[in-house]
Amino acid sequence: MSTATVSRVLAGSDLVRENLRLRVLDSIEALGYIPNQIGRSLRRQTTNIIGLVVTDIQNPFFTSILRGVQDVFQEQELVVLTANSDENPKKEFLHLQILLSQGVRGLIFAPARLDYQGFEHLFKGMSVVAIDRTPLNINVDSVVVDNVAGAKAATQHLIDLGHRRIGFIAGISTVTTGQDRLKGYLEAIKEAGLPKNDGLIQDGLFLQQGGYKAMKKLIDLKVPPTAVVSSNNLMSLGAVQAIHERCIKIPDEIAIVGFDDMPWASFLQPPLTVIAQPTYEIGRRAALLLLERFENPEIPARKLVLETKLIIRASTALNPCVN
Amino acid sequence: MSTATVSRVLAGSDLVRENLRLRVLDSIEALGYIPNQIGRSLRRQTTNIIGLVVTDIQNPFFTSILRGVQDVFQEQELVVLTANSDENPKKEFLHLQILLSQGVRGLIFAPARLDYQGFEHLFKGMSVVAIDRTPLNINVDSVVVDNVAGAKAATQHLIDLGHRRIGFIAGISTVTTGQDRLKGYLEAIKEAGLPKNDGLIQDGLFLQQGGYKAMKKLIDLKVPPTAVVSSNNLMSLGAVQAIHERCIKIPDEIAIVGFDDMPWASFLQPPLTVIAQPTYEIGRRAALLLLERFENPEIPARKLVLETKLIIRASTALNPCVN
DNA sequence: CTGTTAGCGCTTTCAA
DNA sequence: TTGAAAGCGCTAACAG
Repeated sequence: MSTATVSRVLAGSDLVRENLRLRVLDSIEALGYIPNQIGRSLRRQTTNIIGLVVTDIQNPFFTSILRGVQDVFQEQELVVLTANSDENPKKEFLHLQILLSQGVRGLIFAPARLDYQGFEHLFKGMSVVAIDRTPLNINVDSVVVDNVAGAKAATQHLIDLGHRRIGFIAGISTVTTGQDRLKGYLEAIKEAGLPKNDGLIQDGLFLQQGGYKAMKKLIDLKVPPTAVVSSNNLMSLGAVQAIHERCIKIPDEIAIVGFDDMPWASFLQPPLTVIAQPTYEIGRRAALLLLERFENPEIPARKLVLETKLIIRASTALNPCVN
Repeated sequence: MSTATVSRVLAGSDLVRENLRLRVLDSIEALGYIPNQIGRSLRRQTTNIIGLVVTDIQNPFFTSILRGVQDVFQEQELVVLTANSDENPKKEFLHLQILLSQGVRGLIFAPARLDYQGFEHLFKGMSVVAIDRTPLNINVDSVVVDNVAGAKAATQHLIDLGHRRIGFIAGISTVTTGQDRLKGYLEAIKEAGLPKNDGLIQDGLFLQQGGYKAMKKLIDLKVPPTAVVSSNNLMSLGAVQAIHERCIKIPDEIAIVGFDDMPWASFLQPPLTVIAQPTYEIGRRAALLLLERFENPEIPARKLVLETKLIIRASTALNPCVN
């Protein structure tokens, strides 16, 4: 039999007579033949690989997104090639180039930079979905959450509990999540008629160590805040660490709301009140958007904005186990 | 100029005259040319992709390993294609096939099954390193930790603190980690002259929900244990969850030691005593082993056994913040 | 229905 | 020192 016939059988073509088809299948079985995707890709001028670039694969936020992405693509026999940019625009560019040279079918990425002017040609002809952050000056689909509303809700929750001095641990100011969450905080402060106080805003760079240092600075203020909003999960952990080190009581002496839930947020000391993001759903929707774009490359770029949710736990309320 | 010349320039061949070389480089720059890895791979009959199959990409144990793997390969311009087996041998087989058909240069995987008899031909001619667990009946390199010693040390620690009724939350009995950790527990029990009590051993399947259920069963025993060893990190979280729900005090009413550390283990309620595994190092060493095998495919299979470390925190000691 | 053939982009002889 | 040409494994167009 010819290679063409084998190819047809594997493609499920109905142009092959049944008994030959079976003979082909038998041989495949007997020889343990696995089709070479490289030859196929070269011929078809496309692969079954989806590129995914995240800024921190160790952050459960992104692993949960990854899971959502994989669950969708697995059914489509597409595999996911993951790369880490570590929030470094240069590293991101390198990884994008590598993935593109692998001939990825499509690309999902969490932008490590704000502005992609001059990068248009890099993405030329490629199906791309941005997640978590909105990239400027490239025309791609995106899936994000309403970060302004989320941070505002976090801050408002503390205001509702009677707090008047509320600290904020900011993320990276050069990406939209960092900017929008700060904006949400400021809006809530302003609407409540509280004065803006720059000393109450400390940078944490979206890192645990950053959150730790920022929290220390807040604690060491002449008049420390009675409550804090931390604008991502790793910084929340760092903040809690700093608070524990000083043996300060949460929420009695200081209350804290984190941005982004974690599977173990309930087991932290104390269980953490958070703004939860629909992480799995972000990944799933991004993957679906990509699949739609494969079908119809010409549709205009879409932007999906998902909602966040305030989950109140003991870090801003009484612990039910305490009597 | 010919494609051959371009290829030579990119390969750094010194057979190209300097001024032509510069002209090639200029054109590459001007056209934004990125070499097509697919054509290259087809010609070279190998890729620059490393396959990595883990059993749970959401478990920080594996993301830390992944980071170790990536850090090594990044310098070698090798990319990592990650797949999830979800502890499912069938899914594992599928993913191995997919990765192999992508023409991966080498393979690192955490075995989802115990015995790989009959799989020899699948790995034929492929450089493979097993991590975390030791696969039976295939001759591949592996990097594991001393699970028996680790579980024994965990149990011994509790015995040293005076505990006589020590529960054990077991993992999956069909992989070596599950078996060895149980073995270590039993050895410690035996050496201390404590009776073996099957009711004190509950299965948790390496899942958070499993740890939760197992812990509930232990709590509900007529005579509950005064201490528990949980044989992986997710089950530890589940166990802590179950304990909290009953408002039982750790470590006063029940002490707990987990297997495998987590970046946030110190911030849990209470901070968790654990047997830490050198996760990053497991990934790094596995990657290095693979690189060595690329260089020298004929060397006999090596098995690296790394050490675990007991980290004592408040779940088996007094909390320093309590007076 | 099935086989023959061209060519995807690259690297590596071989020839000049 | 450079170019021409073959061929990696596959699929799709074409021929039979």
